[in-house]
Amino acid sequence: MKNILIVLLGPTGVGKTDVSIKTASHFGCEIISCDSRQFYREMRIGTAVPSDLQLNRIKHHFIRFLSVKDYYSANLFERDVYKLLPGLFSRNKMVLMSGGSGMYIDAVCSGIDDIPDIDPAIRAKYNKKHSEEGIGSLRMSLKLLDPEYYAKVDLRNYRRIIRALEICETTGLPYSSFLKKEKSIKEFHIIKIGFNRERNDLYERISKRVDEMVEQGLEEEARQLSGFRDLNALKSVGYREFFDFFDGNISRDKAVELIKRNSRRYAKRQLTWWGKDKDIKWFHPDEVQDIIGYIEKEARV
RNA sequence: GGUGCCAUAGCUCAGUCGGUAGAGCAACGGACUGAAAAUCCGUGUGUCCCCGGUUCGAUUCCUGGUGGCACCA
Repeated sequence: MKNILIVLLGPTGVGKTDVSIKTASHFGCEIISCDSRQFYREMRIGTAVPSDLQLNRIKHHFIRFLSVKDYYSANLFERDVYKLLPGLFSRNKMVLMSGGSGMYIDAVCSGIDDIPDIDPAIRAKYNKKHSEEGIGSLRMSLKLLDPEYYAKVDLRNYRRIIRALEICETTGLPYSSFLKKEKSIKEFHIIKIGFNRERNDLYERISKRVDEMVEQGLEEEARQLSGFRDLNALKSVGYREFFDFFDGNISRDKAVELIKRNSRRYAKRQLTWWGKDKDIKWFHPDEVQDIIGYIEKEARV
């Protein structure tokens, strides 16, 4: 039998953690977490990392292994996962990856093109240019350096433009020349399972979970991280809203309300990301037996 | 019980001197290859409370209901 990577994915609050642990204990496998904010050890409450009890029951990887000050990316995640997998497969033919970060999941499952690393100073330079001269200036540079990408990129999205520009500048080649979309050949089989539930149900769960986070001390966690608010990791739902409250821009109740709303919007964006992925087999998180049955059936192929 | 005011989108409300309606918030849909819980784009979703009347035509005017609010009892 070929090695198998079971991928469990779904929007925030759908109930992934529970099913993942049930599924992993059924197959006796370890879990690779794929939630880009659960990577940071300083952010525990606001990112809903599994409880100590859950973490003790099943071995988890990539949970709270970085500091918010560390640079990390989908590329690095792919590399780290590939480093880890042989060891995991030597213990069990099945490994389970669970999470909600679509791009990170895709980086592992579909691969990501090999593009040189960039100097952070270059990104800083373009960010400065953006805030001082506006997006028009970035567009003009891109049109010159990479007309092909200019023609297809969302010209109102400064992040995309800056990403392309920093690659152009670092390599001296157009960004588009790196985008080969070659699917890497995996020496393991992937079974993708998605979780969803009725929208109202999902939103009620999100709302309840935010209330629980607040009870557990999210405000205090955010206060301790307030000094790092400019770091990308802290531009996350649950933290940025509290920073606004600390600054006196909004009330505490309003902050909590916005955390709920922004979580809903995040869930929607996640679902949009997966909407086009035909490999995903969708389940309700309560259908644990069906999920296990589906995995067993697929594993024989 | 009486009088007055109100009833329009999921919510708060605007509006139509009679030609089936629009703001904010919420919501919905989408894009996205190294910052992705980020970043960006698009979309009014409606028995205008109900039954009648006047009218070519009523969400709008009129009668009567129903519900809500206020005041008087």
